[in-house]
Amino acid sequence: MSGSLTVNPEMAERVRRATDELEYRPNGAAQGLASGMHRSVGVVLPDLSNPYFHGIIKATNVGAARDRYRMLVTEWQEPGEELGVCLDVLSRVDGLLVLSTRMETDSLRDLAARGVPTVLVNRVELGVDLPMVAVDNFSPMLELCQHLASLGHRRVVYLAGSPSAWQNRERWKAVQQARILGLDPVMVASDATIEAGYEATDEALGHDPTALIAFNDLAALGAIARLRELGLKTPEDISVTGFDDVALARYADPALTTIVSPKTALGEQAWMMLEASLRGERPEQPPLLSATFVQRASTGPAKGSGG
Amino acid sequence: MSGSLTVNPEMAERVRRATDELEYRPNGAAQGLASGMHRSVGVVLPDLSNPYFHGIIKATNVGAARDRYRMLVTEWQEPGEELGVCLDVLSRVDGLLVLSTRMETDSLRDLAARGVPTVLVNRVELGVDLPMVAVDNFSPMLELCQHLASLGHRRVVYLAGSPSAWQNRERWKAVQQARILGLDPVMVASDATIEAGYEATDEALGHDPTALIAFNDLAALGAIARLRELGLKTPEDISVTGFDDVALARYADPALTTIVSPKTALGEQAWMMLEASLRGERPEQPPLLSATFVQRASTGPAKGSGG
DNA sequence: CTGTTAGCGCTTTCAG
DNA sequence: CTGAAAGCGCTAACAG
Repeated sequence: MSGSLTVNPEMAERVRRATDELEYRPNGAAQGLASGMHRSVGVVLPDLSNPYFHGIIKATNVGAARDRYRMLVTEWQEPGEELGVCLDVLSRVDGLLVLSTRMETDSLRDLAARGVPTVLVNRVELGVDLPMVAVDNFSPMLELCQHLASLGHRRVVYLAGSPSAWQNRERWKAVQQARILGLDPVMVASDATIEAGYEATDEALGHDPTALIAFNDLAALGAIARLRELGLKTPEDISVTGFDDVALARYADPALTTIVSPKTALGEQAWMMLEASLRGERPEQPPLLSATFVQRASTGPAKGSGG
Repeated sequence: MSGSLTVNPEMAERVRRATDELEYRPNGAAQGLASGMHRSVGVVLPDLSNPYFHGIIKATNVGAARDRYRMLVTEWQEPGEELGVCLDVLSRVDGLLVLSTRMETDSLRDLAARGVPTVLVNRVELGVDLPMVAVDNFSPMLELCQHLASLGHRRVVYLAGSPSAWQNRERWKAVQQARILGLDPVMVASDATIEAGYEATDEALGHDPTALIAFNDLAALGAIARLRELGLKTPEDISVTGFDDVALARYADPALTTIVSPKTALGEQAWMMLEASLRGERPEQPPLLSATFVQRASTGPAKGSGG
């Protein structure tokens, strides 16, 4: 027996030695089946290669390890596959962390209805009865816009992320709100990758902006690369901003003006909530985590505004 | 019943309808236990946040999905924990992909002895009876050194990766070999991250080099950032090279001279071998995959050599 | 405090 | 071709 205190110590020792000698390892699948506890949780996400996720799940993993849970991450590939992946993974784990910001709402409802411990990360979905933890995208983006406005920017283009992503909607809402600060924003389709930022830049320039507000750091980096190719200097000719503050942001040239997303706090918070659900408690819904604006070198006075 | 052809089609249809209505989902753990097949494989790696892994496991994942296998990835945290993680994961999967370039050889032997389908990625370990797939680090690194030598470089410093990593040993061997080309290399401890490259740069400069050969792209990017801070221009004042060709390398300023590692081919190859092991075949050992040197903008003539 | 027994949810095998 | 029965490797809930 492993763990119980209601047992003869001598016997326990004898057993321990035997298992050691035979290199016995309990079979996880069988343990899980018999006890209904797998002592592991699953993480489901759309893209393993997005560095933004790394900080989050790393923090989650240390939390899980502390509580002796294993963390298994899976990436889904085809749109529509999400729910299937979740359900499938669910029979091997006790709970789920869903980082999939563009999973269908109905699928989320389905998960909620199943009553399996699940927490939603970085997605706020009213009408879905699931604990969620997310960072505030709106306020810091507005702050960023304010910064741009104070530098004299007016015509700006927003390089959008995935239209179905909650975060994208939040950020774009903030940018639009910034009309009140004098900004005149246009949205150009792009995505959360370097390549997408690079490729969307030409269309963005068609709107003759003085600043590019990229969905995230990666897109911003791609845009800066394209601008450089076109002979435009950042920030002298055009300012560029990011979002997330990935590791590279501060080391890029120019260092990115961006928003520092509390990835570690997010991952820890996510674990705490999941762990509570695992214990059968209903975790209380925390407020949005706040992210902070940081000015670095990729933004400057708007060109032609007498800055 | 699901699959068999020896069954009344009408009956099958009736069953299908019933399962659909009840939203029946077979329990993976139970299936695995009963049949000994989990239809899933595990990936074990030391650091989820290293972008180099992403391309590899992405390719592996599409292979796995094609063959209707699920891929579960786990990161281990504490050194020494590797084997335990592998063994634990093993009771939920049918095979393992080990990307852990610094796992102890004994642990590898243990895995091999268990006879579980396992393939080693990017690590060549003679004396361990496990199929492995890796890319050739030596030849392209030598080619890179040749490039540097032809530019007039002589005093170079190698910003090392983890000493226990196979890849680090291979790359350093090549750099040392390049003495024959006239290079005079010194090794400075660093690591495979931006931060480590940044931090090792000051010590590297103590050796008065004309070029920095970084263990990988990330370290190179970090070094370039530090050099810029110190007022040194790349490549005018000092050349810097990377390794891997991560997405960012070509978009950085200056674009990185580096080595393009065939990440997709590696991931695909790894899957093919694992799949063969899963079928009970012994996959034949493929040769090292080759990586190609690519010159971009971060290298130039050695300063002071009359280039 | 021990030893035994009945399942967890499925697959497989073996008689009908 | 179908139905019933026997486990996969473990844990839990019992009687001894």
